[in-house]
Amino acid sequence: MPAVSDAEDTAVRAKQIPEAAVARLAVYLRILSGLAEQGTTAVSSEELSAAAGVNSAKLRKDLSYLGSYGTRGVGYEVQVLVSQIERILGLTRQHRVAVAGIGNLGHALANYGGFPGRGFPVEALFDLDPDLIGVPVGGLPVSHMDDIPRVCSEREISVGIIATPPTAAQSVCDRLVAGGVQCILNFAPVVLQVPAHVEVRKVDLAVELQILSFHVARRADSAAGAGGGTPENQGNAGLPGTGRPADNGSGGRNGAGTDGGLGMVVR
Amino acid sequence: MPAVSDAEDTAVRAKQIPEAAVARLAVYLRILSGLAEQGTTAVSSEELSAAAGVNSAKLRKDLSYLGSYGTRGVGYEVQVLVSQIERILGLTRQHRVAVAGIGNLGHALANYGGFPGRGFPVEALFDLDPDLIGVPVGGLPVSHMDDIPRVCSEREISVGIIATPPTAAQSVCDRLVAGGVQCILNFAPVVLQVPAHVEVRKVDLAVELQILSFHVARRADSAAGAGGGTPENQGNAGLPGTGRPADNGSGGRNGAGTDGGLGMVVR
DNA sequence: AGGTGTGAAGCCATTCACAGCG
DNA sequence: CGCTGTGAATGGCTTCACACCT
Repeated sequence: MPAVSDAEDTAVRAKQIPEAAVARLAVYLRILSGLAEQGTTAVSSEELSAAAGVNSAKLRKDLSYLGSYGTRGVGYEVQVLVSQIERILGLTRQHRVAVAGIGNLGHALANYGGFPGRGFPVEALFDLDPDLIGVPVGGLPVSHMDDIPRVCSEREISVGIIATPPTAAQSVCDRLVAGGVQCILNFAPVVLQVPAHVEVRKVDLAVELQILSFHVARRADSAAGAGGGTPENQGNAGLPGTGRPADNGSGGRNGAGTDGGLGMVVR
Repeated sequence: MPAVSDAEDTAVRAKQIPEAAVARLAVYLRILSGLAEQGTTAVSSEELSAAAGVNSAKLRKDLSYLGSYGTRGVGYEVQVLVSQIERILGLTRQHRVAVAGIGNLGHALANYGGFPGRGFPVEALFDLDPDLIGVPVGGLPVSHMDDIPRVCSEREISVGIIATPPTAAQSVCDRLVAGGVQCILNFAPVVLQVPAHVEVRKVDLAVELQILSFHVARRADSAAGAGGGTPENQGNAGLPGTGRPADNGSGGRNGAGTDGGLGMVVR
């Protein structure tokens, strides 16, 4: 492997990591952090993949995007993997977060008072409701939506979370972008329009439920079509660690609102 | 197209619809419902795809999984598409929902008091906290986690939502399964083990944020690597409808907890 | 031996481009 | 003539299987 600068190296590699692999790396990171906490210093691809609910080949491929940090015949050092994944995911920098829409969900997010162990501190809250402005939620006073651009820019917010009703979402999004926010996590059931340099991810609860509904319906229908009852593997309910690990499909989505809605609309 | 029974037809088709397309169909459904409400009776693939943030070829392909319900040279009837998508997604049946873990997020979900316009009524709430048992949240009294199997079975719950801390998630999951729940939406940052007949989807906020972080880091790194500033399309912040529609990557995930955590762990 | 790292093969999803039909 | 519906081409992710290293 040729010698390249570390920053350059990260940049080049990062470009080639499949989106799907990035999502899994985040999962591995959580598991590895847990292992590190309980004092484990080494893992094999087999162990780690089992914990993450993927097969070991996929895990090894995913880790190979980081570089070659394993020892053949042995496995991986937990600490090394943690550092490397953090590096690739950009978790060495701070990402200051703003939450817009302090309704049910917004409250839940804000009460967090600073996100994970490290990396995503909540630094601003926004709402329209006059009764809420200035009131501290999770230790942070709520500002008015009109001040989004100024406050975000002042506090160097880089991540915006939209938890407003769908009707307000685009306007809030525009103000976040004006405030210099680089990425947005959108809980409102709306397709946001953003300039090319802004990254958006959507979480849509309604869609998640409907996908589940689809799978139930499919099973029921095919059972009916085949003419039989449901000859399904029924066993082992209540026995942890016995079933198959649940892999989740693609596309994540969800809806939320300041005024008590999670923004779900079906018909 | 040959004549087959409607149930059989649904079953056969449903088997072949790609998971990714199912997620998008749910999005189209929301948009179509909005159009129907405001009195629109017809749409072209171009219009609908623009609203959904996908290209028209993909939209047509997706709709083709339902059957041929468009009129060439004209477009689609809104009502027809709504009915067909609802049929495929299994939204003609009721899916009774239970929420386990009445913390910040659980509260938000429960306060909903019955999910969308129709289809996913919340019929049971569970928690461990003795102070919470029997207290109505969103009009529904909280039951004890120990009663999950009995209550779920009595009330014919088919969808379970797990909003507990990660440590409790698997045990809650097992009880939900024992109570006959067919699908689970998991907000806890844990890989659940379930029998084959149970469908799980995971929503993980920590992972979503980390994916966003990755993209920011990638941009920053490649800018640094290229030696230049950021020659990015900066324009049009604050101008609705001007930017590109945001498409979201794969894999959805998130974490939540009874006791105020959304279960995020980084390091 | 034993487990990692990875080309190659296979599979699924998206995109293209145009035939077909109203 | 215009827009739908769809085979065929493309591209990306996953799986396989084994060479390679410790």
